[in-house]
Amino acid sequence: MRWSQYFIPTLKESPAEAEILSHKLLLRAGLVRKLTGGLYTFLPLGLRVLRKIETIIREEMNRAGALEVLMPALQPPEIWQQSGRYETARDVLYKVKDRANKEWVLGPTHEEVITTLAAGEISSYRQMPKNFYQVQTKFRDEIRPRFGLMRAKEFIMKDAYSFDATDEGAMASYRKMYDAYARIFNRCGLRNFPVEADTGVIGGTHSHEFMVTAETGENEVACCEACQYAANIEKAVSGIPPTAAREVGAATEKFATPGVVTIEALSKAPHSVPANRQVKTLVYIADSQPILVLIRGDDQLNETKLMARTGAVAVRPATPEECVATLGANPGSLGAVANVPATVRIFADERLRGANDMTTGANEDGFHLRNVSLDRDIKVTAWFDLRTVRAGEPCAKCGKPLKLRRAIEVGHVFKLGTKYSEKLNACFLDADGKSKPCVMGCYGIGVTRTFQAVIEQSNDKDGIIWPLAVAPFAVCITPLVVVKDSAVMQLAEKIYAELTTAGVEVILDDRDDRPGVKFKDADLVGFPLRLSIGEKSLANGEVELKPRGGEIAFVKAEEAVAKVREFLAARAQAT
RNA sequence: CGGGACGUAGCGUAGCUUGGUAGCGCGCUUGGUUCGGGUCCAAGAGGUCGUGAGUUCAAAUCUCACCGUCCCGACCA
Repeated sequence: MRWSQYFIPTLKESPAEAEILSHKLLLRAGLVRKLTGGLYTFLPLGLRVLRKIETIIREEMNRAGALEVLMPALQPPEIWQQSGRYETARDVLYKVKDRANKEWVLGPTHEEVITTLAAGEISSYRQMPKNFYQVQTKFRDEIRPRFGLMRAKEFIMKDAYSFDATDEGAMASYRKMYDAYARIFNRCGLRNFPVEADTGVIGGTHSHEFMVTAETGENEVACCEACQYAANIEKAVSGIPPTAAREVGAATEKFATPGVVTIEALSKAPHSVPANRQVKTLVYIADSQPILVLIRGDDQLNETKLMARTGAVAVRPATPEECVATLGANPGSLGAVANVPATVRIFADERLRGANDMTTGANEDGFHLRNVSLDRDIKVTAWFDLRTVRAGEPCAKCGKPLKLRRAIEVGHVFKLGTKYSEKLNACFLDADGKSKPCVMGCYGIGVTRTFQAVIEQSNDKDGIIWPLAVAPFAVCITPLVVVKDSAVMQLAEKIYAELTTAGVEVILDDRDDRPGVKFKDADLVGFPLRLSIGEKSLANGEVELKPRGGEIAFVKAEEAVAKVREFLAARAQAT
């Protein structure tokens, strides 16, 4: 490709809309342009990168035995009603109407479609296992599109769905995808790692997310440095000890705490009750029912865990009015010891199990209770792990301290079980002639997000540093004189032709611009190797090879093509 | 949806407090100049100052509403 014939609108300055580095570079390097919030056009150079990532994904999916299909993006709402997600996922569903005023939805994902397909086509255990995948544009009515391609209204996703006759089969399918994902992200040049994950509204029993380490990531992950334990903060647990038991005190005792409405205030004089001897009582509305959540005073509730453990589809903190209606007191004086209506369930964090000599609100504004013993004084409906892990806590597996890191989620694998196959009737006959629902798994990769994650992880002050496997062009030839028939240009053309013939993806910067401009652009765009040809070095019969981010090497002009191929082969080998 | 910031040429911005001719840099066009890390000189083109109402003799500037963008929270690949 000749640069002058191509379209690479680089920008000297970053558009004000871009906040994070990868977003700025995406725009500056001429890879994408924004149409409007959360909607982007891929320019020719960006599309080349996108195709490379897709190719890697396809190769690895095919290698893992998955079969490519292409499903409609436009879907009938009926199958969403059947799965129950017309309600539970309604916030992200784009809905459109046709001329007859019939409603359709734009697919945010395809469990309903693929399960409908399986219901019609898979009738015997002999047809399984099967894994279908596609690379397709998804639509999600995001509350807040953000960070360029990271969170968009429309994005490209690779989604795969496995169907198995047995649970063991489903686990094997899951494992295959897990392994394929690790290969895919490694080939893309990403520093990535899998973490245990919550299953969210998709549902299911077993789940891992593939994370890319990045300060700007939207996810927080707890990792053990010593063993392999890593989990999304929404799911992470630690081996922190339970609350120390003390001498069982007398009966609970009410005491006045006028104006004291926070854990911290109560921990100070004159009351001086340390936060770890307080019980924090939270009123939540779980699927429109009030519930109580008990957490130790120095811990933070993890709402994702609350949803997962209680099975609630939506939870939110109650308003002060709702607190008064439920317990007769305002936040700051709430407790679960007395005046809790029988219909209100009480969920307590494991760390409070057996705790005594605790202090909590008295359900009377301006009063607290001391000498509270959880077993004796509170009717706990169920004990769950509900707290949020903090950095430095001991790993539950090996006891070494946990670290908290930020990361970008680029892939997610789920073992779904039979949730969708039951609802959408995807059943088969097993060897005994019994009808059973297929055991499913689903596996997503955010392709466009992966694209940006590579940039986020691979750059320097001058621009992007593309890993060879996803670079838009492997080599940029930069002649410093573009006068036709000049020795420099003749050599550039010759090397360009030879590399092209050899199947190397090469771009020839034939623009009549000053060297500085061309160097800056090549660095910004981030081609893995630059081959510069100038009059000075050519006087010695040499040209320059400069790996992006590396040192210049001078090589004989006649050896240039061989050296380039050597470099690329070594680079390809290394990844 | 709640909280915050902002909207002036393709991009980055000044001007707004204190109302009166819309300015600069980059990019773009033309001519010249230069030619190993975003040359220099000259001449140009390009603006409903987000939209709509209002106040005023007069609004980019003051008021209100709406739209949009970005940041913080809930959603997720």
